[in-house]
Amino acid sequence: MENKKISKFVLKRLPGYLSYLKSLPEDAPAHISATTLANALGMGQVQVRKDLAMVSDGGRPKIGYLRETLIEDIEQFLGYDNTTDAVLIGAGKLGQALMGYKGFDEYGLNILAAFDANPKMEKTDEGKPIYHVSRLAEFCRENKVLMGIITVPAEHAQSVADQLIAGGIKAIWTFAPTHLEVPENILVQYENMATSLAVLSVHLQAQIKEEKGEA
Amino acid sequence: MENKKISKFVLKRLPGYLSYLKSLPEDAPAHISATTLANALGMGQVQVRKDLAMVSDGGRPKIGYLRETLIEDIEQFLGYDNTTDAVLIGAGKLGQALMGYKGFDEYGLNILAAFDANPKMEKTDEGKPIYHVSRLAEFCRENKVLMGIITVPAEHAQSVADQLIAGGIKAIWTFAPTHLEVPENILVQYENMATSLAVLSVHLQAQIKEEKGEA
DNA sequence: CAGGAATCGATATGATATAATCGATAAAAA
DNA sequence: TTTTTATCGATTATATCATATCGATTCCTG
Repeated sequence: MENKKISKFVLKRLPGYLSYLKSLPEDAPAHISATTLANALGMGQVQVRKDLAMVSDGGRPKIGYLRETLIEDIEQFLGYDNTTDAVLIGAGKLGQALMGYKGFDEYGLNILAAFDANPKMEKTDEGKPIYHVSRLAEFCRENKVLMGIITVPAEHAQSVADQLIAGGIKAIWTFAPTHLEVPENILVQYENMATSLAVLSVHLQAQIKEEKGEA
Repeated sequence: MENKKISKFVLKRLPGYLSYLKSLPEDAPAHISATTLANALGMGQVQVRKDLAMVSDGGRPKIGYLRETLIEDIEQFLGYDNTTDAVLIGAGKLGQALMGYKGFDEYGLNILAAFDANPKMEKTDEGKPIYHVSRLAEFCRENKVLMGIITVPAEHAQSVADQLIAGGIKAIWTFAPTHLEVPENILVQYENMATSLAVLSVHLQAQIKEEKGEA
């Protein structure tokens, strides 16, 4: 296991390995090889091996990696073992869907509360409180929250981001399709579904054109 | 405007340019330079120029690009001008949130119907029908649907994908955190929120460690 | 106990994406 | 009209990521 900076590409592949490893049945072999993993996930053997070398130190020739240890190593590396608190802003449909997603526990993410400019109820279906955005920065400071999840319309995203930063937040996960202006030490992770749609749309266009051309 | 194959990286940036251009007020200057765009979106000038060169042919020195034309060019390139029909499988919270998202119109995406293994209602809040999954392949064939959106739990995703492909689908957008085995000509676009979370989580860990180290 | 097979880790090569440079061009200013 | 300046587009260089190759290691088989 090395300890230099890891690329985002590797980082984004790690959850894939993890979830596959966890999905294996109890009675599966205790060891698994990079080759097996690669085939299962449709990727190259070398890449898998290199990725795993970043987080683990336990690959043995002819044997592979000990599954249990590998899971622990990845989880520890990703910080899934100690939870981070977060707040969510924008209690619309998407926001509610995220609040209701139980899988976040597994990733060490704990959404403390939701905020909205126009709260329609006091609590979410899961019993998490919904506050007015005016209390956002204050709440973050008081609860030492480090992560904010933005699910408000694009035009309000920057303002929310500013308030989050004022509240001492260090990382932002935004679903609003707009660029956010933030200080250098704040990480913004954009979750823009339009990007995926673009890829799909262009692919479909090409497919259709191809079919017509051959007909 | 060139006409060779475009990289996914470029493709994923195009929606960003588009939405920014569209967000500009009516009375803004008719032309915009790559430099201005780059600054607004926090990226490099050269990259913006190169990206735009893929879809447009109208950059003029000292002036920039004509905004209106540029918007048209990008939209046409991304296929947002002619709608693609899609089906969604998995009418849970996430599925419902997607069904209710009106922005898809802008991207030329039209979700015809939802499917579920255990439909709890006949229609979504928006009035789109919800059918039983058993009718999935048949529906796709009859309506010549080319795109499927998967929002079912990971363990059922492969089975749904198989049925979609049997129904003649060409592109899959999946929110299930699992690898899908599909024929070569089918495009699968993974929307895995765990990947973003991994990036955020690691960043936060590093931040915390740094603070402690300096304290 | 020797030989073969599978696997790892490291190194080298190749591909792709990003960034830097520079001449060309057109508008605005002198 | 000439000069200056902003901008584009093409070319080149750099950085990053992915893939291929190879020796080393360890288990299994005969």
